[in-house]
Amino acid sequence: MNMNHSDDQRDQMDNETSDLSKARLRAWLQILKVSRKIEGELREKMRIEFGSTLPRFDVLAALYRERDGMRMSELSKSLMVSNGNVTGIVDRLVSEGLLVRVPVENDRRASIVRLTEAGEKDFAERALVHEAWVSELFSDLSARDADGLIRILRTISHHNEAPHD
Amino acid sequence: MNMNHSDDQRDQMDNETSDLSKARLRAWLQILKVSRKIEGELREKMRIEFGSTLPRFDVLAALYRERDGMRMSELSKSLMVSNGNVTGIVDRLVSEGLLVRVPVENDRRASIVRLTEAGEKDFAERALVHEAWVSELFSDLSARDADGLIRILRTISHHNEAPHD
DNA sequence: TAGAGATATTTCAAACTCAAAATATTTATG
DNA sequence: CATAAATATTTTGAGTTTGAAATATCTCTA
Repeated sequence: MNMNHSDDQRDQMDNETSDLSKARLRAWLQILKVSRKIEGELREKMRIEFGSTLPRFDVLAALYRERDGMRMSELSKSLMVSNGNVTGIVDRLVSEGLLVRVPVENDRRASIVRLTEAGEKDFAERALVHEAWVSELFSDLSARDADGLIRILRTISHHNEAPHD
Repeated sequence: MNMNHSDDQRDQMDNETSDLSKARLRAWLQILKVSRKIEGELREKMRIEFGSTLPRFDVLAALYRERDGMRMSELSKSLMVSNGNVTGIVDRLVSEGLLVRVPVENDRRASIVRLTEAGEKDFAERALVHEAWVSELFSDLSARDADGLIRILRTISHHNEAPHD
């Protein structure tokens, strides 16, 4: 049996399961905890202040960034939720008059979803309030820590990038 | 035009608020992105490998840490989900034979939920696999960054601790 | 001790979510 | 051109989630 350097593969693996992997698990549980807590706070504020929901806000936000509209598939990919999920939320937003579905030239399967004027106006106002809520909920987060947080989280999300495309 | 922003006191507050609050918003969106991505991966693995779901796993995990069982209200508080939500998940886990509801002495309103032997056994096995999945998904996260992440996230969750109690 | 208020849990309706199946349409292949 | 495969979306059924209302029980106080 061929054992080499002090940090050899076998020991490293064992340490990893007992130490590093536990640290990573703790990190994940902490991410989950914060994200649930913040989501809960924002959901409540959305409901009380806007009479709306987080998923609807997310859809509006995505479409506000893409003013020419997006296909349903682009929308669901960008929000990382299923296609069928987006269908229902868009349906409700359309019936509220905030979105429209526009047929796509040369492809009758697809449709583009876009903000209406009312949707644009509504979202523009709400986005500012939303940003203020988040800033308040994160008020103990310094600029330095915000950057550190983003950097670390990016290393995680890059590793889990969809392998295709 | 010769403007020096850092010397402009009137603008400083506005700039600071706007920059810092945007950084915090970006941090929040990144948390959301990672947590959705990881949750999606774990959900799929749970479904395929265990034929189960994330919420069920979360309930089992909470009860595995409290071997004497928890009240429904403690459970929902610990998982940060509504009471009614836990009822449904516990119902299913009871019907799968992994949990039991035990009446509470001197309080017929309440009941204690506990793992059955089967539930304990099942979870113990699955927890190891789950930890390995997380460690793999977080494999770009060094011990140092894991600690940094946890520290930063704790400052956020402490600020948003429930004010009551 | 009667009954008002508090507490623990469940039930309920609506919304969200997923994965898989169904539908409609387009593209590619023979 | 016919039609098989691919693509875009919706529908479906089951599960999760919420917030509010309902139910059951307990506690406190007059």
